[in-house]
Amino acid sequence: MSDDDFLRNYDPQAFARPSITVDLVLLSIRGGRPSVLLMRRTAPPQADRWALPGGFVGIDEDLEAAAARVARDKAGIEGARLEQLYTFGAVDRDPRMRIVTVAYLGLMEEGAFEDALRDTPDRLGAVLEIGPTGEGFAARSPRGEALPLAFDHAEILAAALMRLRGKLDWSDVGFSLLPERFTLRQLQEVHEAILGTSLNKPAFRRRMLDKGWIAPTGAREEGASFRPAELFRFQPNT
Amino acid sequence: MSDDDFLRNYDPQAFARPSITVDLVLLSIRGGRPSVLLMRRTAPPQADRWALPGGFVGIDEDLEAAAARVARDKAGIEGARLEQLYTFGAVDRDPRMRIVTVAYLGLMEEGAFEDALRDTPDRLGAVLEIGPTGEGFAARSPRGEALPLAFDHAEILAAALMRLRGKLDWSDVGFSLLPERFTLRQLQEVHEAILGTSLNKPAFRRRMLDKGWIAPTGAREEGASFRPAELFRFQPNT
DNA sequence: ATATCTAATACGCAAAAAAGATATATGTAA
DNA sequence: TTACATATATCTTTTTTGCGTATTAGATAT
Repeated sequence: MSDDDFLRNYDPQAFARPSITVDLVLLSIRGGRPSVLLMRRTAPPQADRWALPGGFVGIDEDLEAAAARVARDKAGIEGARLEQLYTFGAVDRDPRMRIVTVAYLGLMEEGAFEDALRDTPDRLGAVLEIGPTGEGFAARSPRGEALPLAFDHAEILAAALMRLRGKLDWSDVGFSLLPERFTLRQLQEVHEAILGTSLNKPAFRRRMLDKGWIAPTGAREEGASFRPAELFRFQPNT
Repeated sequence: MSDDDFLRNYDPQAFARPSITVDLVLLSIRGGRPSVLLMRRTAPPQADRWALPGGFVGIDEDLEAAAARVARDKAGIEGARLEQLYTFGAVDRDPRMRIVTVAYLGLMEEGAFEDALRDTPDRLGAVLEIGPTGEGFAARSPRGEALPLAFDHAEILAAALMRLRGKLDWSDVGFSLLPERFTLRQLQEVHEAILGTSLNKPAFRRRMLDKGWIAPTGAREEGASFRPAELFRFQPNT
């Protein structure tokens, strides 16, 4: 930065500055479909529209810490894998004032997601619908009603799903959506839900094993009325 | 956002808020090596260290607009392909005050890059050195001296190069580093410079043609004392 | 003109990887 | 014990990749 920037800094009131928030896309796979946590807005602007959980970044708070705090306090979710997604800063994205928001993507397994929704009528697990090429984006309630989204949150959601798809087959994001031990079928269902396509079973199995990401535990799933599948666990790449 | 956020907003002075800047990784391939534009800091803190061109985001300015403005006014570069990279917001990343910076990656061809460096002793085209797996990162002057980087700008540069590598073979970023018309050899040199490896020529040629991204122009390069290569141009995917 | 040089382009082939379909094995429950 | 559903293994086909080699085209010098 040059000198004028430097001087500018010593009078914090001299220039109006945008506010900074974090907004969270907390996502899981429920019943084979990608679901995100949305909160109903109860006050204007955009009352009754659905919004991502968000909050202001404290002056002494790292971005990741703010994201974790919002996940915990507003969404009731702890221990999700949080990853920075994109920063949205259009001048008119919020009608009240200039707000730049850093969006984070948080992945968790179905159980943790359901826990956060229990007994909280203003939180909702919205099903994300989106075609294989990215067109036709929509958020729907579990009962199928289209949910109107607040601000630019539809854009954020679309970015999140695209990111997830892009990283799916070369990173370990898929495992963040499953419990510690899982079957290959569960893993394939997660991949199919994210990609919106069906996959060939033997090929999928081979690819996963060849990547060296999963290790057999020896245990098997329980409660099946047919041959139970072996349980695997994630093993970070050697 | 919930009610308390909403109320909070109507008193802009009530809460201290971070400043927002944009920092630019302006990158090109010069002489077969990735080069970024750095500026020497002339005032404290971190005087004499080298920094990415950056600037504050105006209260009525989109992030992309701020990035384009900084590219033009501070770096002397117009028309680069600018793409958001990542947002860095560690509390102590700047010793003066809390600054959250949105980093942008700007790609341009060699000629535009050289123009920006002409007759400006405080701007420098630093060679980025980095091994194929990402270790051993360093910025060096064209004469080979290691350049001490200001703030967390080494981290930003590393992120930029990683992004570039990741997108190289499935997006069109490679073409942003070349003039409108280019030979296959030039395209291969760009890829090799970014990846830090050498590539097989026939296979590279086949892949590029199969992707349907490049179209022959019929024209040929000039000034060669041997058979001139055909000039191709980028053709967005059908 | 013609020979010669250099690098672009085309070709061929083997190795490897991926995909797809089919067959077999295995544990549960009637 | 038999039917059943799904996990797992095997085999074949197709596609992709790597790499060496031959051919072609333009520029330059003789």
